[in-house]
Amino acid sequence: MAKPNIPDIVVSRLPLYLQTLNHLLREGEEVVSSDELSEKVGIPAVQIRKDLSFFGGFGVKGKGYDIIHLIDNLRSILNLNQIWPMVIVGVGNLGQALIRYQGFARQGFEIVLALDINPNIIGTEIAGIVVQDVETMDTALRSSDIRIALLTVPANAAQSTADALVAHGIKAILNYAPIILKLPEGVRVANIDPVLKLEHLTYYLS
Amino acid sequence: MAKPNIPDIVVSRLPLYLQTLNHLLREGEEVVSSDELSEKVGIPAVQIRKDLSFFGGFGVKGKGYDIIHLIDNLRSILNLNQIWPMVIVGVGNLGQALIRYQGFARQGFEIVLALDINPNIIGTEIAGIVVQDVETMDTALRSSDIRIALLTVPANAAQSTADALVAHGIKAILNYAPIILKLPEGVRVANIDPVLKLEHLTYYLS
DNA sequence: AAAACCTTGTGATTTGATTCACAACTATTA
DNA sequence: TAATAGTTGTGAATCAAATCACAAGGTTTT
Repeated sequence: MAKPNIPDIVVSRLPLYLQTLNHLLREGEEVVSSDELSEKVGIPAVQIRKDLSFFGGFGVKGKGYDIIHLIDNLRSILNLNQIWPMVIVGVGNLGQALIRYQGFARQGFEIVLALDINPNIIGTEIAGIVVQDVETMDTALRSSDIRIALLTVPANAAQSTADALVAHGIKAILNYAPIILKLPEGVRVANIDPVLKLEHLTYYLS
Repeated sequence: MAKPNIPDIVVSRLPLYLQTLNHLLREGEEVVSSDELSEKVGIPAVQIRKDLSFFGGFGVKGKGYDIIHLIDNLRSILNLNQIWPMVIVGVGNLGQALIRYQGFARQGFEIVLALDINPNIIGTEIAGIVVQDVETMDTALRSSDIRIALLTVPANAAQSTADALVAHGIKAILNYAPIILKLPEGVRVANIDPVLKLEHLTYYLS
């Protein structure tokens, strides 16, 4: 549901805190102060405290935050106490690399369906996933609870593919195509376009 | 050099405008108003005009913006009137996919050097690039004018690899590792971590 | 047990970004 | 040519985010 009271920019920082807390936990730490976390995550301590205070008081004055407890809370806030099945559409170089990427499963995201339009790719198996014909999207998605899609098709197919995904119940799209998708309210899109990031960087390379 | 007067958030939107203008140009358009561009790019027209006005008056009142002229100006502002050679470190699944990705070259970014630590990968050729031993970074970078690096090594090697890259003159890093890099002033980092984006999205998937 | 110290959580303030409102100018129509 | 319509560029106003400053409460030391 909508939580209109929390600024989106605050939400966007929570995964960063979670990532860093997981690192600290793996290093054997049990408690962390906002100052230490600030140092690791590169965000001012007071901003971390204020961000967290939107969701409750997780810390102990004079001591800091219990790492396990804070991780639990952040995971709950971000709805990460479940496995999120995902569909990927477009099994080219990038799509194959993403299917093989271990980092998704490690954080509870699992690619369970891969679709492509290319007859040479349909039927091949990648990391245990057999690529299906994109024409079967209807039946494949109807019988599933997949709500997240990774979109790795060529730019000229991205909008129509996204429309089809949304028509079949997809609510969130991670868009790797270099194009701005126009989608209805209620569908969330996150864009991953390395070229845009590079062009931003080169501004500062005199 | 530093252009401390322009807000970074403004700079970050310029590549988006450029991308959309390129689409319009390919569709045969010659002139665009801030309203039309707004529609395509999903950013308010007045904000587009204000962003552009930081760099000059590129439009014609009553008419709009000459697309070719505006593209030229944006490319110049973003230092895109040159080929940017890049090094990639880490030639696993993702690294190979990025080496094969056509989108970089299309926008003037070219991977000219690929490094890895794995003896089974060193020496192999991918899309015309022969993978070199990461140990040779010193000589390979010294004799080049590469200032941008793509970092696609495992998380536990990311910080030390980034340090080495910076020591050899790299000024901008596109970081694909799920970790926050600590680097000296003057080195710019852009992070591409799909998991962080997914965790942001799931917040809104009740 | 008291004192000194540490750290959170938050109201108040400041800073920064976005939006408003409109003058200035160009193009088009009558 | 005059009137109308369209569009930019920008100072002023508004809105949102980040930072400051510190009270409150917990922890450690003596």
